[in-house]
Parts: sequence; C-alpha cells; structure tokens
Amino acid sequence: MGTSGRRTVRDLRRGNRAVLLRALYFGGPASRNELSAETGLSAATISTMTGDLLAEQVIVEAGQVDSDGGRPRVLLKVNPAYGYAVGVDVGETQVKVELFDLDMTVRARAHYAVRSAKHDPELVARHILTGVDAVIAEGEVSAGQVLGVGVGVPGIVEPGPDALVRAKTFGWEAVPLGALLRAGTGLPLFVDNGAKTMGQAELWFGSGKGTRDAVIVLMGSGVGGAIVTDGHLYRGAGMAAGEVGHLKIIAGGRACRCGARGCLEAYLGAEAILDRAGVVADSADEEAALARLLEEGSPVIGESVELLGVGLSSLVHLFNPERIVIGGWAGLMLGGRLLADIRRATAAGTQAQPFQPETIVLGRLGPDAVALGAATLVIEPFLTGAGAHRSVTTIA
Amino acid sequence: MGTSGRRTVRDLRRGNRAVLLRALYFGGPASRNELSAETGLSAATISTMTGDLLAEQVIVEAGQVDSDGGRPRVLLKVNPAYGYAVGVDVGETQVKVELFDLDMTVRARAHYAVRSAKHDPELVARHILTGVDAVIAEGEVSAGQVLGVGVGVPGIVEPGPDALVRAKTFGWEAVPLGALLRAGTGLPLFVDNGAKTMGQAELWFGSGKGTRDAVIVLMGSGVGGAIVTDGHLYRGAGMAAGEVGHLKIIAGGRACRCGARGCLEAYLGAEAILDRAGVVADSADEEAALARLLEEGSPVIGESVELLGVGLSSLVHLFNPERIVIGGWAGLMLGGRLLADIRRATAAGTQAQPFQPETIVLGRLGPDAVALGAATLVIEPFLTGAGAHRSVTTIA
DNA sequence: AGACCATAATCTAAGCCTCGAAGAAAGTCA
DNA sequence: TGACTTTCTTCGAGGCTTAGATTATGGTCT
Repeated sequence: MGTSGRRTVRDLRRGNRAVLLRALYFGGPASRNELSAETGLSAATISTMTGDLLAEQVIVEAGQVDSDGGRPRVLLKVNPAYGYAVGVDVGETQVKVELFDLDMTVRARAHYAVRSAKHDPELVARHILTGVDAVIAEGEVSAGQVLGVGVGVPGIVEPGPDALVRAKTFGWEAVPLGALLRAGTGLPLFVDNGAKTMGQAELWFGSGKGTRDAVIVLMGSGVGGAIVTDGHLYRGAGMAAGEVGHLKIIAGGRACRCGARGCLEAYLGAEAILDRAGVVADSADEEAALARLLEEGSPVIGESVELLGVGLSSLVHLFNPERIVIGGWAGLMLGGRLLADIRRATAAGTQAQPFQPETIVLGRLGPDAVALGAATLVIEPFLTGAGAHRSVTTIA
Repeated sequence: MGTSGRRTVRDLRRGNRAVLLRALYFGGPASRNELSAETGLSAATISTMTGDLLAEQVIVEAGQVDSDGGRPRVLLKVNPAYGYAVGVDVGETQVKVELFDLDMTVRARAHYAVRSAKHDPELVARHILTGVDAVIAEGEVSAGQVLGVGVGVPGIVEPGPDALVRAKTFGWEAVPLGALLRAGTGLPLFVDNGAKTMGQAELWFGSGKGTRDAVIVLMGSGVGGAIVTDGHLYRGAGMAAGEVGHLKIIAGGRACRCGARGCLEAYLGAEAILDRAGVVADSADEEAALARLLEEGSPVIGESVELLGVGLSSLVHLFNPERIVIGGWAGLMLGGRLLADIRRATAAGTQAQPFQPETIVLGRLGPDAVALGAATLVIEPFLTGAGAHRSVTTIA
C-alpha cells in the first residue's frame, strides 16, 4: 500500500528543487559541482535550477574557492534573509517568542511570564500574538517575509485546523489554540508538542544530525520524546506518537498524572525523581534540588538510571534506532555524569546486536531548543516546497 | 533531512507505473476510468500505461461492466500467472514451502518436519532448497517465472547479503542463511523475521488492510510483532525494529529467554502463560493446555489480559496507531473470547484521545500466514519496480 | 430502423523536464 | 602570451503528462 508518487513532469522539477535546497540547507555552502555530485542531478540541471533560485533570491553566492588551476568554484548557500520563521515555546513559566532567519540565527526575542498554574488559553494566545508582532517589529522584517509561526506546546495536539491541545499540566482539555491564533494573524501556523519540536531541533542541528532512525528522549520536569523514522519526525495516525513519557515500565506501578500507572514519567521526570526521594521542591527549585540529589549520590538516582535503562531497552527493541539522544535539562544533568551507567543499564535489557552502547548520546542543544524546533516546523515545508511562496495555511 | 526524490523523467514513468500497478493489485479489477480517478493520473496516461502492461502480460482484461448508456468499461487486473512467489515458513516443528501466484493462491506446497531442538542450519537450508524445487515442479511453473523466494524465520535477521540470523529458540547465533541459500539457487532472496512477514500479510490481506499506521502483535508460543508506518513495514536501522516481545512491562520482572528481565514475552507467550500457571506442557500440547486454562477461567488468564493491556498501552503512546491487530494462535485464542477485556485493559493505560477501543481488532488470517507474508516480501519489489523484470538479487 | 445521446478509450499537439555533449568562462602555469 | 585545467552554461534530443479532439460502443427515443 502506501502510494506516494510524483505525478506530472513539473512535480519532478519541484521535487528535484527540494532535493537541491535541502542539500544546500543542511550541507552548508557548496559549489554547483558539489551539488551535482551530492544530489545525483546532472550539472546542466543544477545550473538551470540554481539560476532560478538565484533569480528568486532563495539562494545567494557565498564566495569562491579556487581549484588547482581551473575556473574557481562559486559557492552557493541559502539566503538567510530570504525569509524568517517565528518559533514559540509555550512553557510552564513563560511564553517565549523568537524570530529566526533561515540560518536559524535569532533576530529578535520576546518573553512573557505566565504565573504557574494559571494558563488561561486566551491569555497565552494573546501573549503569542503580541510576541509575534513584537519580534517582527524588532527584527525589522516585513510581515510578508515571515514564512510562518511554529508553536511548541505541552501535551498532545490533535490534527486539524483548530489544533486542539490537551495538556494536563495546564489543565487544557481541548483548547483550540490554532483557532485562537488564526483569529489574530494570517501567517501560516504550525502547532505541535514541544518535545517533538525540540526533538526535531536535535535531529536537524544537534546530536541527531544525519540519522534516519532515531529516538529522542527529553527529561525535564516530566518526560517527553520524539521518534524519527526515515529521516522524519513520526507522528502516527493522530499526531500523538512518540509519547515516551507514557511508556509503561512497571505494570501496576506508581500512579502517573495521566491517570494510568507505571508510566516512565511517574518515575523519571525531575518531579517524579524528587518525589520518590521524598524531597519537596516547587518547580523553580527543581533544578537545584536534583543537582543536590546527584551530589549526595542518593540511591534514588541509581534507581532512576536503572529504570531509564529499562525504558530505553524497550525503545531499542521497538525502533531499532541508529541513535538515541537524551536531552532536556534533567536528562542532560543525569546523562552528563552517568552516561556510562545509562548505557550499561540499557544494554542489560537488550540483546547484543540491535544495540551498541554508543548509540546513546547526549543532546547538544541545551534545554532551550523548543522555540528553535518550533521554527523548524516552518522551515520544513519551505524546504519541501522549495520556496514555492506562502502556500495554504496549514497545521503540521 | 531524508532526501528521496525522483530524478529523471523516466523515473517518473516508473513511479507512476508502480502507482498504477499497486492500485490494480490492491484495488481488485478496475476499469481504466476508475484507475484514472484513483491514481490521479490522466486518462491518456492510464491508457498508454495499461497498453504497455497488457503487451507485457503483466495485466490482463477481466470482463466488462456496462455503464448507463455508454461504452462499457473494460476491467483490468493483474495477471495472476505473470509471475510466482515462493514463501517459506521456518517454524519450530517444520519447514513449510509454498508457491503462490500473484493472486496469492497457493499453487503447490511442500512440508518438511524438523525434530524440535535440532535445527541444524544446513539441514534447514537443504529443506528450503529442496522445497523450492519441489513446488516449482509441482506447480508446473518455469523457474524463469518465479520472482523470488521469501523466507520467514524466528529471531532477528541482520541486513546484508548473508542475512545473518540470530534465533535463540533454534540456538542460531549468526547463521548466514542468505549465503547458504544463495549457494543453491539463483532466485532473488528475501529473508526476514517471521512475525514481520505475518504482520505484512495481515497488513496486505487481513485486518490491517488499508491502514497506514498500525501495530501487529502476534502471540504464539512466544510474542512477536510488526510495526507499520506510512503504509510500510518499519524495520529500523538494522531490520530489528518491532520486537514487541521484548518490550518491558515490569522492570526487574521475570527472566526472559533473551537474557533480560520483564519482557512481554516473559509473561505472555503461550509458553510463559502456561509456565506462570504452573502447567507443564511440551510444545505440541501447548494449544490444548492453553485452551484448558481459558476454559477453567484461571486467574492467570485475567492477569495476562491486564499485562497485555499494559503492553498495548505503551504501544499506543509510542506509535499512535490507527489500528492494532492481535494475531498468532495464542493471540487469537485469547482475543477471541476476551477482546473486550483487552480493550478495557488497554484503555486503562492510555489517555482517551489517542486511543479508541475499536482500534484493537483480531487478525483475520489465522496462524499460518507466515509463508504468505514471506511471499509478499517478493511481491513488494515487483510492485515497486512495476514488473521491471528480475532485478538484482537482494535481501530485503 | 434510424437518429441521437452518453460514456469509455485513444490519438494528437503542446509544454515541461533532465540529460549528454559541446562550448564558453575564468583561472593557473610555464 | 599560449596551453591547460576545471567550472559552469547552452543547446538539441528524447521522454513524460496533459488537455482537448476523435473514435469506439453501447443504450434510448421516436
């Protein structure tokens, strides 16, 4: 099953343009010659296509490289100023809005504090909309140059134009964030789970770079994740795949805030770890408290590593990934000191040949990559459409 | 990342031919007109392509349908006798070799008993090779018409021309089954895990038909599975993905024969269920013994359902499937009576909106579909290549 | 029966696309 | 300055799909 397939001869062009643009985006500056080798397209085709893209200003020249006694190669790269993407991170304590150029350099930021436990959807939407206007103004960019707005939220996002968000942590049951935002902006909109956006950031620019099959596990206060299959974020039938936090590790075990029992998140977010250690800490102090636990060598930490290993071994058998990236602030804290133990604990739960310990690595982007990842939601269709301007407004 | 992309204008034709052939293969007989609507290709293109395919005998006419006062539609279908596929099921007690035409009708069979616990690789290979020759002879098919041989084996298959098989149940450490078979036949060869082949059979012809995102869980003596993403079997980086049997459900729980603890298979194959119930039964009696347990209403059965629900809820959160198919003889036996309980137990471990109870269904093909599925490994490249004859011998 | 209509399939001309080969551009080296 | 090397562009050829016109094949109405 699974009919994909190009249709007409013009789709061919579009597809090849996308291949070219991706090579240029991820492969940095390159000459036409190198592009021909990388993409498999003939030099002639590359030439006409780069001609078009240059004329449209999607790409620009980026210097020369002389070769041994021949015509020097002209380097090409994606024009960072061709378009801009807004990335939004809707977090527990604040709404962060950032404007990126195509190089993913931040051109402007706006942060809005949100009082914990008071995540009024309308307020959040207003913060986002205000923020979008603010960064566009501050970045001195015309609205026409903005390719879209990507939003990373906690919880599960239902596909569809309304982008219904269900986030227990916020008490959001079925908040139509997409509809709320669309009422205030005409920009293309992409809403997805924050862990997934962060995962895509690691995939594109971090430790996942270059892999086709990867699992990204993110531990902060809770546990989230992202699954990469065939080089793309896997979302499943209803955008809810990859919820690593609700992988069960102990049938009938600790109660999770999701209502079920034995979830990874019932043991392994910073919140759960502190709770298991009997430490009381509000969300602002979690980081310090967890650091202290690590310092003390609390037995709860050792236990946590073992449980993480159990979860990861499940993931290895299900996904057989080429790489497993551990990220999120708590994940980086744990993994920074105990990576070897995590690898060993995972190996104990897996047969030898689908798993190599080196498969597990730490994330490289730090815990603030949610907005960056949200911006990649905007870039993705830009690359696929190869700069076919501002298509229909869609929800990823 | 993930560059796929057609390249030349002839690839376009090949791709569209594949789309057409798939539509015809899975959509049964259809007129050119219907094909045009289904594939999105213009009537003219369909016309020339069906012309080619008819000339090559890949497809044939299949009657007419008169329409409301117009020229009657000529129905087309894949020519079942265009080519044949051999499917092999290497099981615990026997090696089954079957010859299928493109309609997946069995044209010949050959079975070879294997004494339990004595799975000499060379002997198995010899059985397979003998069987292939036997079914080709019995089916009265010329070897040139055979598109390939698909083999389903227990354990994990490593990609590569040797197709190294690791199967603890057989005591196979790294058996180069591909190499052994290639020494005896020149036919294209495809080796994969038997649960995966069975899963693909359910996907193509059984309860998974038409789904793009599915999980297939197979319970026999042990537990296996297959994952479907975007309409295709997902194999991961090293063909080892989808090993549902080694999903962990209880950290530090019962020892599994794989060496780890807490695997689903340590609780849920027929073998494990009987063991947990304290019943001693050798593999020939397992079926009767399990049936008795069910009849008696043993508490172990109720427990098993709960544990299965835990495992399935993990799978729901990780894959967000459109459908979950339960198969294998033990799975069908349990599910036949207790499907409602399984659904309830799964729902208890999942949030409401990624999961609908009706997602879980029983397999439709019965427990003997391994060989059928193995044959689909041969059909798949035939459909993709759209009958571009006998390409290079590959391992799937 | 014959004129007319409806639907299916094929034919034809036009517009794109990618490729290979040949030519132009832009340097180095002696 | 001229030979050489390497990169990039231009051009003709061969293919592809499409829209629209044309042919095929039956029913329906008078």
